[in-house]
Amino acid sequence: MARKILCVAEKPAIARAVATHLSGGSMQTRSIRGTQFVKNYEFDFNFGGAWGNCSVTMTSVVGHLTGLDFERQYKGWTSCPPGSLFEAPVQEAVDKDKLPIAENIRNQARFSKALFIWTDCDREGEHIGSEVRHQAKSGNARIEVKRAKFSNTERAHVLRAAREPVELDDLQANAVAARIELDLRIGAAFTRLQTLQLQTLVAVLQEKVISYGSCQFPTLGFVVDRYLRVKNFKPEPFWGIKVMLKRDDIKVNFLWRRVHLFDRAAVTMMLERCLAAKQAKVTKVNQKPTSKWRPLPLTTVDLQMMGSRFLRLDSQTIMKVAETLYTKGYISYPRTETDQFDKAIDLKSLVEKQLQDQGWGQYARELLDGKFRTPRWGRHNDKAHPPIHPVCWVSPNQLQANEKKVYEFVVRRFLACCSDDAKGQTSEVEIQYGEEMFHANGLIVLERNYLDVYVYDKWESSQRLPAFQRGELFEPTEANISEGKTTAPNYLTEPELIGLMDANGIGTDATMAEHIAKIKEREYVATHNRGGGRSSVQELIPTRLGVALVEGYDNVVAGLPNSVSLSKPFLRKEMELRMLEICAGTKTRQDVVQESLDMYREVFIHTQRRIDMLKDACRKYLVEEAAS
DNA sequence: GCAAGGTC
Repeated sequence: MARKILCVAEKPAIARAVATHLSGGSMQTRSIRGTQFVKNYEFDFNFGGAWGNCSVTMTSVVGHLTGLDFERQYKGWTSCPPGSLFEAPVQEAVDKDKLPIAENIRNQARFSKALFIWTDCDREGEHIGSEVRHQAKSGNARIEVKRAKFSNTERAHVLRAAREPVELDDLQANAVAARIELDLRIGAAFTRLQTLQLQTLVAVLQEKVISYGSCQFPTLGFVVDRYLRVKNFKPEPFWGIKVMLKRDDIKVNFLWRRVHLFDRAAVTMMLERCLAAKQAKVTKVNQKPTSKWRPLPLTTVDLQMMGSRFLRLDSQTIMKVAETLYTKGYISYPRTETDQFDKAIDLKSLVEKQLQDQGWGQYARELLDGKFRTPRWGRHNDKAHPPIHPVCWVSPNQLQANEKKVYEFVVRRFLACCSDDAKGQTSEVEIQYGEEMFHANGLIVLERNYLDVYVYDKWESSQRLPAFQRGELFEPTEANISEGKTTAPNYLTEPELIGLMDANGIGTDATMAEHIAKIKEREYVATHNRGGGRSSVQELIPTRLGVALVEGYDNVVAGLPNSVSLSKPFLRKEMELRMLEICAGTKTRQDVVQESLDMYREVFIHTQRRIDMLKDACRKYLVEEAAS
């Protein structure tokens, strides 16, 4: 009898895709009692080498199998002092709704010679793989464990992954295990402490959960930080010099190289020297080709940022809609950090699928008729998923309003990626007037290219500059002082917040939108509309509670050496660096858990000791300010 | 009633 091999993917969609490729399309699909999404696919496959021809069962989990929680006697909120959660015993258990999935793996392992793990090739994937291995081994202690290494589900790539398996990376799995334990202990300890302490303080906080999370709080911190900058902003006056020349009926405004200065007397003096010189001299005339680059292949973070900006949907809605489009098979997997299209993907055949569209079919035709360009190559690759792209065409009347918007964006972005940059010509004229330098710029757009399909980018010709000769002298039509003052920054918008989270390593592509939704749900922040109509933008403004928490924690650690406020991304970043050390093998999981717990425990102890500062801040904003 | 990370 042929040897049996069990393959397990991270999600049903990958199991199906891989099974389809390995089986060449002829496989048996079996459903599993107790679970809706997971299926077992049975087929034969020749793995080559030592394995040879095998009978295969390909199945999947649905993300993580297990969860970590405190032992029973620590679960009640008043069962123990919150601080003891830093040491309280924890246990890992298969989630209730995942029990049939775990059982399926144990059963299948029993008759299998080997387990091939097909989870995503990222850190969480290695951990999920270790959970799968644990189940398989408890069904069959002697099962041999291998890991398939793949970064997309293109056929040849999948076949190679099957024939050249590697080992599971326990270091990465350990790093995730450390993160899971830390998030649980720290989140629960601070959440219980602040909830129990603050609930009884003011009536509006009764019944409320005042959660703390290592991602939630820095996210809140960004919102409060911007809010305070807006609130404390003091406008400052400045002065500049503007020079205008009217030639060929065109008004040319020259901009000052110094832009502006905050000293009126100095600017006046500089202007007088210009006027005294009477004539300005053209020092440089430059015409050169320029281009506006087509966008990079689409990542999740970019989808959320661009989506909030142009589709007027918040990031969580965008992800929900994108997921629906993915499940229906219209677009590729929407959670990806990759902005490089693998060489093996047949992009032209994807363009071809869009030919029938009323809106952009004609544009797709032109790409196939010779205007197609290989997409730009970004700097990110998560080695698990390709950039987000349309998989097939769908008629707009089969989609709901939001689905239509997101699908259209994904398609236009994809076609833009496969297009040429927009081309133009800039002209620059530089003049010296007295001692000061000024310049004027003009732009002519010559070829719109990708702009024709990517309606979200704007690049337009400015007024044409009249002809200038290098070395020529002219007398400006006008030269005078301009006056202005610095303006306050705006409140944070969602795309800006996602950008900040991304830059500071807060959350992942899949969770950033959830963290933002969480701090809204907790009523730490609220959204307001700035402006009206089509140009209105959603702004994030902290509530009184949100400001109070950040100010309270900032006060708790103020003046203490080495203690960083929980509202800053610093502690989370530190944790991330330690996880990388586990992956590199320079630290163990136990070391990192202890070190990070020590770090957070110190803040915890300060918080307990100076809890009045947290309470004072809440009183200040929730009682006094609310009354005034 | 707590977290963040997978995925449906």
